[in-house]
Amino acid sequence: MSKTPLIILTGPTAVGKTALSIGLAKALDGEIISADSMQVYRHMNVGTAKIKPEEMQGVRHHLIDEFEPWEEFSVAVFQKRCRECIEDIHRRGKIPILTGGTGFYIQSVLYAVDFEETEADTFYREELAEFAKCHGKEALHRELAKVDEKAADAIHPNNVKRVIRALEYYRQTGKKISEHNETQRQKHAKYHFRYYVLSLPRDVLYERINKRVDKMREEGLEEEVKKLLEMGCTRKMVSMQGLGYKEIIDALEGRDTMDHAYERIKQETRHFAKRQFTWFRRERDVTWLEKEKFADEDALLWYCIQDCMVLLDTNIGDAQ
RNA sequence: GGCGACAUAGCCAAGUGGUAAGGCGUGGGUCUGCAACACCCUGAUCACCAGUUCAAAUCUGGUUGUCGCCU
Repeated sequence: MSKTPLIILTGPTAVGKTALSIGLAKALDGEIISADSMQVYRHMNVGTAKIKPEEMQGVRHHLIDEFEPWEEFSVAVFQKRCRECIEDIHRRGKIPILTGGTGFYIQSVLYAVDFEETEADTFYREELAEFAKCHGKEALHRELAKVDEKAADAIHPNNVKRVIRALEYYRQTGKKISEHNETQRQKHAKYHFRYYVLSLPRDVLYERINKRVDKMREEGLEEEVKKLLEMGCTRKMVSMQGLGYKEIIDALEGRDTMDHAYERIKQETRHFAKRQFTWFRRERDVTWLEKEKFADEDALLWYCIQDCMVLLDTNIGDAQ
């Protein structure tokens, strides 16, 4: 039996994933699934640099505009929905193309990370957060060391969020998260895939980021954020913690000047891009596509199409 | 031309006699249910020269540079 084919197209923010994804989808008769933690939300368009309907050129997109900014969303939800999309697209004889910059989401789908069927225990999380506030981060970390020494070794005491999750995991399953992670790491991809990471030299990318943020300002990021606030969004929401949103909210509510807010957005987006590089560098099975090595966008697209054809042919071969 | 002030890492900046805080940036890294999140690591010998002193970024003299004021 042949595995389901899956094309993954990712890379740091502002590198040009969207443009390439459309070209690829048209050439391969594919459909795009967004692997982006912010573009899933409706009403968040300019700050997430979301593709506009007219830019889709008829290519069907999934997992964009699926949730309201105040709804709960997480990797686990993403994984479930994404799998459904992949199966559905495959069943209809089309090629699923997973595009987006959230490396964690891609990993969860590609390697079928097991999130178990337990619900997130918000109450317990808050309880632990409270404990950390009263007794200190170190104390909370010591609690983790008592039940899972390996996890405690791996997680820095200051990283309260991760310490809490490790404790939550132990409480819900009675198992150590360090062991769980270890087994999950051994997993192999269940898809017949190609994992492209698009890249550009750092200075070129940073320049593109700065320009893109300027463009967001022109396109009315402030208006968009105002509307979101009118709809009842607050800084506390995960969606409002997205790059560009929290900074503008700060400015609108008088904690920062608008000019400075935009400077922060640029700075933080550059930091984000750097973290994305770090993430993809350690992912196995990736194919780097260094844009600067291609004559132009068309050459890059042509190369990708050819390479994907090879992959898809092999898949047919497997089936025979 | 005269007077005055200042010269510490890419930037901002503590430190005024005992062998260089901190912040930002930069670079690297962690990440398996909030991931555009959260978190970790990362650098100088203090403009230059000479002197005082057991010991100087810190005191003295000179050189260079920057800034301000004056004519």
